[in-house]
Amino acid sequence: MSIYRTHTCDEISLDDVGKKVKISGFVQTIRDFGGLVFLDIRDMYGITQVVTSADKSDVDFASHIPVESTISVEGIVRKRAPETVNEKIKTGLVEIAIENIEVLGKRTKNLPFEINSNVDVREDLRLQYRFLDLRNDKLKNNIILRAKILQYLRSQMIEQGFLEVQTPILTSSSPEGARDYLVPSRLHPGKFYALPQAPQQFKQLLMVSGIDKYFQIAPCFRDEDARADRAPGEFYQLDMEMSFANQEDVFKAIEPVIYNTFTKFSSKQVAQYPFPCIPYKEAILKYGSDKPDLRNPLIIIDLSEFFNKCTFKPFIGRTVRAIKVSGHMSKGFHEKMLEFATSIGMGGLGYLEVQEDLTFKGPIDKFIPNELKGKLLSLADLQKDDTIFFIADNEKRAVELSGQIRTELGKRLNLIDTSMFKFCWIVDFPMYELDERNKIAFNHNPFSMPQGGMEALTTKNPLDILAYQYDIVCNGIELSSGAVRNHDPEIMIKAFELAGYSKEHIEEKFPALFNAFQFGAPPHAGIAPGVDRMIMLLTESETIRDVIAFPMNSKAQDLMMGAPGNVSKEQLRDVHVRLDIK
RNA sequence: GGCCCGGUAGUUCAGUUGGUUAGAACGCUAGCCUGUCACGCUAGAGGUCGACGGUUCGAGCCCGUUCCAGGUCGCCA
Repeated sequence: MSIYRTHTCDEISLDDVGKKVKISGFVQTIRDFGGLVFLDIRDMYGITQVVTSADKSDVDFASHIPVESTISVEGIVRKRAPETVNEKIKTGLVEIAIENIEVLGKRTKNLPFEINSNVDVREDLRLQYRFLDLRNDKLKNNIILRAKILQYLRSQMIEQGFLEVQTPILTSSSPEGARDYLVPSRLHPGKFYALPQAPQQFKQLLMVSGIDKYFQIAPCFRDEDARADRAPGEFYQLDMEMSFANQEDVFKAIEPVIYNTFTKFSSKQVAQYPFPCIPYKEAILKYGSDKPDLRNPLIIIDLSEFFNKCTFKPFIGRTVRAIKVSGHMSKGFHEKMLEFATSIGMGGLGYLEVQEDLTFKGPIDKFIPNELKGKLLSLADLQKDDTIFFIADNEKRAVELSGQIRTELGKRLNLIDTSMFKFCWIVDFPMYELDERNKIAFNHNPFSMPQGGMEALTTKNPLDILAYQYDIVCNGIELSSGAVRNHDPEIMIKAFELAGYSKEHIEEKFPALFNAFQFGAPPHAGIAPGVDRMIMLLTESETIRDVIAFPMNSKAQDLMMGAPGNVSKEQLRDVHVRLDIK
């Protein structure tokens, strides 16, 4: 096969007994018996055991090779005696009797941590020695799976007639959204390129160009802080856009891709297909979130009106949300929940337990007038032995807090079915919201098409206008946002006007797009599911770093390469940059 | 930037109310061992207890400051 090997470490079998073979790989373990030495040789594909002769010099040499060095071994394949078979490895029926052994790459430095051990090593150390961590099966398998998923996503898109187009990495700064990564220009002093936060404008321009169906596994760059499920700096999206298409067309195109991928690469079940659509408003009420984990069966209900008629002062005039749980919990459970509630800034966590005779027991029972108790039972659909928790605050906070309490209850009561992927579309996002100064602002993406078009913009209360804007959510993780884009310059001007921006503002900030739309643009829509997050879900990884070959740490540093790093004075001078650091 | 958790041997961790020379496992080094496969056995090396300051007769432990790392909120159209 090559001068280094005739077989890889997973290939040798009983068929090869008696043959002379050569393998190369890493020395995983050395078992020295004095009279002979066993070595496990590992490559990307598997493990093969090799054995020395009883010759003292062979034994001495083999037993002193530093583990994790790379070596090549030439020898004769031998069948193992039945009592010495290793069932844990594919090649466990055979071994190689060493005739020649050569160290190809000696490990001369001490290992910073043990390879292939089950101990969880500090992550910053693993990141610094990522090339060693990648020798571990778990991480290596994630990267292999990632490659397969990327290939599968790509082939499915191509099969549907999407054209893969690469868009620039060095582009202009976009004024909306996240912070940009900037690249100073050498030829144009004082000017900067920006790395794209997403190929958003380019893909829309491709639609204007008549590229009917575009896709790209696109690198995106955002200078924002990391999360467990959000890599800092850079990440990848399965970016797609289609012309002469509406919301349903996008769903029809991308849903099978997601469904097939999650079915093919996981043993978990996808709960429902096609995915259910939940209007934004409903999601906010029932789940306290626009990215609900539908594996959690708990539902939030609104009891604001009811509590206005009761005498519990902290609830009167407030938005009151409630979550019903079946069963009564221990005192310790309620204490832990109260502790959690306090930690997220709640004053308390009221609850009621429904007794055998359908009366209530709990801290706020005495504030509910007797004649209203039956009404509460029916409003919340309470049965005996149920417990109902209450969350009260202003509307916005009540939504957030009830969502967090719902999640916490689901976790603590073990209600989440981890054998499932539960997807949903969140649709009908509001076009506008009030910002912190109580002014009308875009809720999401200013380029989304308002539902009802120009008529809605001119006749409706802006806060009541919905957008053709949708998210796809899986198990409480937002995979993607997408939208039907606003391709009509007139409607765009009006939409920006409502948010307090002039036509000149659009022309100045988005010159290419606005200009292009005046040359006949097809209606178009798209979406861009996060590839890293998909792989994270499929590999059941705790952090997004576990599905990226060379990730940065949470502070956006590459500890292995030392990025970001210093550059020379000459380099700075070339790009006309002078440092001014306090 | 706020909050939470953590930092003790190469690694993962334990360390009592503040009290002699800071421990374990794995790894490492040396030796013994011909059938192991996480081999076994014996011996050994290995520590600025993140850093600085304070309280104390005495600090790994208490207090303050700070650095590092992870999570989370802000942020991510």
